Amino acid sequence: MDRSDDGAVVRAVSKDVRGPGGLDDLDRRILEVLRDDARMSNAELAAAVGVAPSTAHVRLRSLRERGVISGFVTSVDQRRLGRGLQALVHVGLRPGARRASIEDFAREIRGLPQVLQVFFLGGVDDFIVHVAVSDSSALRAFVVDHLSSKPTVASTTTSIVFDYYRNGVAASFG
Amino acid sequence: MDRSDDGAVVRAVSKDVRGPGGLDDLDRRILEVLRDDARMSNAELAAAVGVAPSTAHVRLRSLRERGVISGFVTSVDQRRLGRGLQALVHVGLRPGARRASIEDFAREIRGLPQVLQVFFLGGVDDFIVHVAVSDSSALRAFVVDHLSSKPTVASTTTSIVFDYYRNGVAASFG
DNA sequence: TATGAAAGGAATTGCAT
DNA sequence: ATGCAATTCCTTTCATA
Repeated sequence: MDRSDDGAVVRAVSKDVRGPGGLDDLDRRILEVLRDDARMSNAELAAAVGVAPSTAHVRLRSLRERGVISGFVTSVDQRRLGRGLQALVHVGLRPGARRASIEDFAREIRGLPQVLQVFFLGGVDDFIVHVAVSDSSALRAFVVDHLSSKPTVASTTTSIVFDYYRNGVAASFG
Repeated sequence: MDRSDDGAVVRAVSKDVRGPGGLDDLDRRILEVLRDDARMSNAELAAAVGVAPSTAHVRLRSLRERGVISGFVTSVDQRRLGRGLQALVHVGLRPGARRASIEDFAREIRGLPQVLQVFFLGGVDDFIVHVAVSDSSALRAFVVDHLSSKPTVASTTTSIVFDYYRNGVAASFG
């Protein structure tokens, strides 16, 4: 007798509407608030999204456990680190480059302190490196020492970043 | 009688050596620890860098007040937001574009929810937009609706991001 | 699933070295 | 600049609706 035909079975509440990734409206509001203030206290977060602190706490933990939130990172003014010059370096790889050597190369680039981000584009033969360095001679040294001189690299094109704007932070692909 | 001439005035300690931006070694260690774990508690931070919690607290506040740390942001897995496709769109502007219209255009692009980052390159006539969208048709719609159709835009080139790695987060230019 | 209460822990401030 | 101590606030868990 599991029939639910009594006419009072309308359990679909508006707040239960889940969008992509199984996120409901409260989840999305939490992400929005935390996006640019990751160190906000749980109490503040709860007040900002209009729920009890215990509720915000459970939701936030769930977002982390599900991997929706991949981490909390600190935004640093690169100028204050002595890196007042940013650039995007477009790297073209040799057509015949072997997969293993490309991966070794990529790993090496990723580990360099000047490197902020690496975008691997359109297959395996092309990427863009976002770097922050002290000045133009350090930029040249970076490109020469770590890119142009590698056998895997066919070409590089360097563009100076004159202005930069960030809306959100994407997780590294895993 | 405030003289401190008792011969024990050698206060210069090696830890006081400051590098670029007036940061000493402890500041740099704090930034390193916090870079990928912005929500770490002050007590944990202090233990991680080997000082008392009060010291870590004072240093962290100073880093924020001086603008070395520009903020704490949350890294979100874009797939879980229904944005499983990322791309870099290279935008060439019309040579005759007026400064004001370029700025209006840039402001409009920055406000779009698909946009993660915008790099303004090599002057004022060229930039790269990092976007996260649901699929290839959404990507096409983004490029057509917000870029190609604008009078300021001369050309666009779209590259799909197959892999992405982030080492650090730079502050938006102010 | 959301909430409120209770206990334990942490942040923040002032003060002393 | 660092360490310590006291107050206040927050986090965390659990029972409840």
